[in-house]
Amino acid sequence: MTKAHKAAPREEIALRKHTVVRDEILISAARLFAERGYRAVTMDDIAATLQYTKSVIYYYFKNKNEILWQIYCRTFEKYSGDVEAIRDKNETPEITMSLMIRQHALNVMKNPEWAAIYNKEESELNPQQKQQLSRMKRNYDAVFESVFQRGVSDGVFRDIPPHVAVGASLGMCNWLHVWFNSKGSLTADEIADLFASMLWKGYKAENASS
Amino acid sequence: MTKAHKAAPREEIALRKHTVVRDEILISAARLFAERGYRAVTMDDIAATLQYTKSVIYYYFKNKNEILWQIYCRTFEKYSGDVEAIRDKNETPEITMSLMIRQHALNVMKNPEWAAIYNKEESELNPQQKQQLSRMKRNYDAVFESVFQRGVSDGVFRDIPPHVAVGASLGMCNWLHVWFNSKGSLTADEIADLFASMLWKGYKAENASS
DNA sequence: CCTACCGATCGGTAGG
DNA sequence: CCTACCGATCGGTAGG
Repeated sequence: MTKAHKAAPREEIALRKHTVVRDEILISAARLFAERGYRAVTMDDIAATLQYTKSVIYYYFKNKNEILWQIYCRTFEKYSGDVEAIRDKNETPEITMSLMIRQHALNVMKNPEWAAIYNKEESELNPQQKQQLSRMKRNYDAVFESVFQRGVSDGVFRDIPPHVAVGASLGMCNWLHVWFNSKGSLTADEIADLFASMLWKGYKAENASS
Repeated sequence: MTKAHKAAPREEIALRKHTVVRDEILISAARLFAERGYRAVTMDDIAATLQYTKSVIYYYFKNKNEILWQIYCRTFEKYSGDVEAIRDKNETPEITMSLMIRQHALNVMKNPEWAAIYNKEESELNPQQKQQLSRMKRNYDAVFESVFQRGVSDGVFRDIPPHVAVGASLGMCNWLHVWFNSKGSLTADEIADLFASMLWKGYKAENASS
């Protein structure tokens, strides 16, 4: 109703609506996929929860697979962007590692449904997508591993193979999608802090100063 | 060909064969479920890998769901039996907890496919099965939690809510089904030991003697 | 233990 | 001519 809105070109408004509807579909689909599993959800189910017809969904997404793949891509972009931002602050390995683990745990708890899909539905992707996902995962893990390796070199972390230390941490956090309860006695922040401190102790070298 | 075999009654032989074939089907089915996902595997697929026809599978199992449920039950029985045996040795909380985490990690690594199914396909169970599974999981977690709680009472573990401490440990171990590689540089035993020691440090109370 | 087939339901697409 | 959608139905495949 403001002039600014009136002035916006037709295409921009259309694009904005397109984005809004795509997001809406992704969120609804993710909820259903997390609850019933990807294969058990029909395009009609997705459409019905939004009171659309199936054809509307096909207007916004090429097919069912593209919906799933978008969930994977957006999840990866969020997680990856967050840990890279932390890495780029150039703090000590201990502080960087703590912040990254904290952030990963928070991301899982903030969106447990998307985390569940990310961890369960890999077999539904096509070969090219699987390959790309495994590259994405390798890159993500590498960010953690290089920080851990620096900590080992500095003598502040125990000399554990980095992929084992990182696999342990990410596993601990990823499992939160199963049991974290947003109405539980502890908040997401409190759990994230506990995890970071437990792992920090588990990583610490015997002779490192506390 | 020995007398002992000859002497076995017909029914016993039949029963033994029945058990062998059921096991064989479960193992094949589990491999396929883990690789492609339960819904993506057809009864024909399961039959084909064993060079049976689909009807043979239906002779040994009522339906596809019963195969999946058997995988759940057997997995639970193995895990549960192992940790209860450790609990019943009545060691200190620290030793008991270490042994239980070690055993859980080993069970995941010894059979990563069954662990993957156990953690991914819950949505394919029917309501009664889901309810029973959630009872089974609660019981399993309770064994760990009561040991942890004793450790807190004794002042050897930090005062963390037991379900958080246990969720962290089991998550760390369960995630092994994703990245553990039996041909990797570390053996399952070495990884299990590392996990137990990392968690033991993470649990330890500040003022506890080492 | 196999062949043949069912009831149903799926993802995806047609014309208007 | 393009966009956003609807009602109807396609070919193919699932468990049993």
